Amino acid sequence: MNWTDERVEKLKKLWAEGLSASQIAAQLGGVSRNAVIGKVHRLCLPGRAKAGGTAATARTKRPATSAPRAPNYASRMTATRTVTRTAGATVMKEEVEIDTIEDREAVPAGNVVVPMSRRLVLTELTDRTCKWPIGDPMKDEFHFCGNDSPDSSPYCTFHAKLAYQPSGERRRAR
DNA sequence: CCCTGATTCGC
DNA sequence: GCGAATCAGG
Repeated sequence: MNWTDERVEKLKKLWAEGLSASQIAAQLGGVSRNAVIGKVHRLCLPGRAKAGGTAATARTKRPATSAPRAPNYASRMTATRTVTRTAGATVMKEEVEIDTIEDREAVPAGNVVVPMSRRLVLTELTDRTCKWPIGDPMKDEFHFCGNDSPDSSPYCTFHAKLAYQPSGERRRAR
């Protein structure tokens, strides 16, 4: 891949937006993050304030003009409720895990019930990022969930519950 | 071990 | 000019 004017412009734009070198490399395609960093230097673009920021940090620095996120219903995907009951003279307390995924049906129409995603594009996915697709594959905004997926699962804990479920069983994921 | 940017240096 | 290898750091 060579640095066409077009690609250089995109590089400048994304770098200015605070994306990390690896993310820019992924979006451009065909180049490594090292290539991106090297190019940034050759272009004499301003470096980052402090070396070694996290991807999350870079994302946080995004302009406040970015679209508001959908409510993070996934954060209450599971919750614990303390249940008190008595057995004979013994008072027992136990933490019961409640699967609130069924709360989807209580969510006002129009709200998308999807966990806060990292909005990764295809080339940004790794072994441990959730590959649940979000959006229309034919549109620019198409991306993947990108949240951490445990144990090399292709999906995060939220989407794993939706995946591989016969449609009739989805209602009771878990 | 994951990630980050910075630097070096052979090509 | 390019970018892999390497370094230093969170």
